[in-house]
Amino acid sequence: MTAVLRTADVLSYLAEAPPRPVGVTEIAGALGLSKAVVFRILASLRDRGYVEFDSQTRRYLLGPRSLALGMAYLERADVRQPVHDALVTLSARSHETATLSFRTGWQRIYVDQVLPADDIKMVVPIGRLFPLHAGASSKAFLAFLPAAEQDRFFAENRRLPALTDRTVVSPRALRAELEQIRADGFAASRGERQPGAASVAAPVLDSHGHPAAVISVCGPSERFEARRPQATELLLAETARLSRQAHPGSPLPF
Amino acid sequence: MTAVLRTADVLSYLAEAPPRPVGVTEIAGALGLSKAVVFRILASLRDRGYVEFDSQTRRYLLGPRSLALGMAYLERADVRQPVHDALVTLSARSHETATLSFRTGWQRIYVDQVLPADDIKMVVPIGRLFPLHAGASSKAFLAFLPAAEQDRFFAENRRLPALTDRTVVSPRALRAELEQIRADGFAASRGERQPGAASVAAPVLDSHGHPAAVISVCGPSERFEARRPQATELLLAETARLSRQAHPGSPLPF
DNA sequence: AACCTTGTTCCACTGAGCGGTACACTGTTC
DNA sequence: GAACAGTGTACCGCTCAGTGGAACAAGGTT
Repeated sequence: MTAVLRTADVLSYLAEAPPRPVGVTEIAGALGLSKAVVFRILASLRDRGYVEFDSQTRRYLLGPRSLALGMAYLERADVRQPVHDALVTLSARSHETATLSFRTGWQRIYVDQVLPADDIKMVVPIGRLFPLHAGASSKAFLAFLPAAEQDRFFAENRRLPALTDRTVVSPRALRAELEQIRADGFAASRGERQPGAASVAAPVLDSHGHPAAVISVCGPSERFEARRPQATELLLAETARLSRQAHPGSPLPF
Repeated sequence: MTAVLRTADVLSYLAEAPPRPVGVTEIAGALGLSKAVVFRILASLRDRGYVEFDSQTRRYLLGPRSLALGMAYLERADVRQPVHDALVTLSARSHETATLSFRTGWQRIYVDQVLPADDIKMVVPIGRLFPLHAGASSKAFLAFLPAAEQDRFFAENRRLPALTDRTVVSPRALRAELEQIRADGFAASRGERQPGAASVAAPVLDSHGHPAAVISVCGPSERFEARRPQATELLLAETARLSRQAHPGSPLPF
């Protein structure tokens, strides 16, 4: 249904565009739709509270109903609860931050994190979308995708934007790295997504062997490097345990 | 646009229905749509990651993209930042929880809160929707709505569901109370929305004098009663200050 | 004051989406 | 274990909702 797809795209644009109000023309241009269509979609979404209207600037913003949607997602019984204990364990034993990510399309989203007691800690943005090529968690998803889907990723993302000066932007180099990650069973990175941050990440595999989620341990890169070997070991123990619990059919393997 | 409105309603149903997977038939029945329509809407939303599918039970759940939407709303520059300082002040001086709510339709949503240092504290659910008739924050919205809109509320909500055994369920009684609230400039409640909780709430008014947001101070009812007078005074000072900053046109008055 | 560029409205055409129906499937009940 | 009642899914011809191009109003900018 094109109308529904367009609606979803308008919402996504409002969400991903900087937290600044956006106009009809901008959205229409970005999504390749006519102004009239975008206007009508926004009017309807406004009616339902998903979108708000700044009558001053005549621009549109997300509305409070969007927040309700997000929090409802987090309250889904199966989303975080089963893994949260694993994150607590990982963070406690590694003295670093443990995170949980899911994939949507060619992006990834942080869904949960547990912070260490230490004064200096890394905090990741829950609910923010990141591309699938930068950082250990992203690469862990990509590396364990079925070969066909991995090919589709490279076909549809010929250019890999740099988030930092350490982001891998060469498809060739990334492909080589993914092969290594698959062989190792985990991904490592330093400052690819966020300057000064380092991490190890490994997937939780569902009953088909596809990555259902990725867990990472991450921290400030200087001190993390020393802890990396131990963190990796702890991480792999947990992801292996969770993958074994895989429950066929469910979107999540827990 | 009916398709967009229907899409919004399906999402809202998924969000407000308990955090349990729901089926096509249930949604179609609840929203008065044909199964085919709901099916197609869900298929499209699934394609964009707003909805997930549990192939085991053949039921639908919210997807991670919904979370991205919610967090993007919170990152809107103007949503919490300008009021957050006021909440910090209120919580620190009252030693209780200070909250911020917005309205969507005939519901209200917690958007921010600041907790006291005390071991025993009240915590409200950010991003959850509540009806406009139960609790001090809700009544503060209702009481300061323009008369015409208030009438529409009572016309469209002839039955007021009880959230607790102290919820005001009689429209007559509620109307009388709203008049009093309007005269006082603030609303008070005890256990109307949540057993054992008490609060005072007052609106922040925009340049038209309409309630743009509601701030409340709330806590465990036993200890809160003693602190209520002082909390009320502090609250009214802050809401008056914020209302004066009202900025015409913008959806928020800050 | 002329000029863009924005959001908004209009309108006749048309194909996307409608819903009634039929189907495949699963879990339950007798 | 067979009939059943429920589900989600697929089909298809009709029809009106939604389309997009163009015109309009209203600010902003030069």
